Amino acid sequence: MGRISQTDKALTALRTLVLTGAFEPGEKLSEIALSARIGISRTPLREALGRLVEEGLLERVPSGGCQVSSYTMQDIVDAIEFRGTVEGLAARLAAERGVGPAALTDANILLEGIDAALVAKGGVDFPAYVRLNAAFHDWIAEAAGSAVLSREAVRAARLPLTGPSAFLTRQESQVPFLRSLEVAQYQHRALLEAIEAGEGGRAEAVAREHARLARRNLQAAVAARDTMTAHIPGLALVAPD
Amino acid sequence: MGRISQTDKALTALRTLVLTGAFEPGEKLSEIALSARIGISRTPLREALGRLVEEGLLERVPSGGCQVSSYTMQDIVDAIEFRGTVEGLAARLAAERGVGPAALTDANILLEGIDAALVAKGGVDFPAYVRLNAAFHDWIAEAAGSAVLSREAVRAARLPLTGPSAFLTRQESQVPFLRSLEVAQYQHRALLEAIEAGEGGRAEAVAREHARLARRNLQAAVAARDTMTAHIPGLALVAPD
DNA sequence: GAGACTGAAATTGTATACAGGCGGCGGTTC
DNA sequence: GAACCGCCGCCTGTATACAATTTCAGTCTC
Repeated sequence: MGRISQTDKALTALRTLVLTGAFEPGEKLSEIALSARIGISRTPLREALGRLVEEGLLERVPSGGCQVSSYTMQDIVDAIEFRGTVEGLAARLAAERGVGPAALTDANILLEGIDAALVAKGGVDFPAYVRLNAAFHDWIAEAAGSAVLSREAVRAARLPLTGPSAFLTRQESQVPFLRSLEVAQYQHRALLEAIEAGEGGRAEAVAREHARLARRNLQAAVAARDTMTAHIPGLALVAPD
Repeated sequence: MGRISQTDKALTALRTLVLTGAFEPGEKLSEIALSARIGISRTPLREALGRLVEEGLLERVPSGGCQVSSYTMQDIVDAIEFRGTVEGLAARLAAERGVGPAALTDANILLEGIDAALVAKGGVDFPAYVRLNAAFHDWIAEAAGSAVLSREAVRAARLPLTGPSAFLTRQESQVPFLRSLEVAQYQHRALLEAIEAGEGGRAEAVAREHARLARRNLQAAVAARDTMTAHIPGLALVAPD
């Protein structure tokens, strides 16, 4: 069992294939064809398939085997609302229970980094923004100090098209999108402020509203579906209205 | 592949073993020993192990293999709060989006059944209560009409010691516990009322508070740990304070 | 012409055989 | 006497062979 297992290789390879739209939504996946395609034997491949079912990218078909999931816009909206709710819970509990000074310092450093990325010379430093944004959301997941909660928060952000970085790809040129980053960062600050002040209700409300920014980005992405599908992982799985 | 697969058999057998405390918390599980013990070969057994890891009953150990999870009281409290939050989201969306008359009728029938179970001759009809209570919680999960949400709500209730029926076993003799059933049923009614009236905020708040009843039951169960451990699945996995 | 039944092929689910680490135990050395 | 090194065994992860079921095609019947 090498440091990087065959199962992990199969998992990432398959996830990439599905998210980039290599298969039609609803398409049934043949295990042997897949194992040949990615060069991994069926056993770890089946393990990977099971994981992707748990992630929601695939569904088991009753007669056996798996097929690629298909989503409606409503599904994605619900998944985003779900993520916002879970992050809201984490934020509220963090505020109510208190967060150590070291963790607060970490969060402030992340937000300062995002500030810097927003005003970088030559426009927004997009890769840095994406990285730091993801890190801040991970911080929220951990902030309540609960293993159960951080686990579920991370999971909630992993549903397709749901994560905080889901739409932070290839929209660099969209001016309205860039402006929404300022709003997002304002909300980051408000969230941290509320947690620091022990304002659980505010922290929860801000976290929820923050997630709803993703909903706007989803609508924009779908509106420009033709040019976006190739660049936003998972968008190919969303059925047109 | 029979209608009931080996994997399913392994899954239920293993889950029962773990929940009834057949292993110590933190104990490492040997695949070959297990496969011999429950009479199922390693392949479907490994599949079952993976599912139980997803459920949170087991954890993967970095060097390979799985071990039984150990929980603190705080973990269980957090998991219950999480379930309440998710059910609260489902209830709020159900209220905001509206629920069809057929579904409302179903819910009313369930609640009338619970009423009947509470005043059955010869005391409370416990098995009926447990069954109907679980059904009502499933109804909540479905009420928002969102596949994503019902999926996550069911999952949230499946974390160990977290589900609405987790403590509805063998506490029949506890008088304070029986009285809490009346409170629970009041909350059921309030929840349905709120959903019917489109009162999203109230529906969410009631659902959250309702879940917190389980917290009280948890504390009671832990206080009487010695006599309860054998009867409440999963209690053996909770580390003493 | 449509539908149902039979057969075969393909595909999944299961079992087992194999290989590579990880841990434990004993030996050796300082 | 203790600590480090090396070997051996067990265990997990992986691959492949096998069996059972599903599905599809073809044909026969109504």
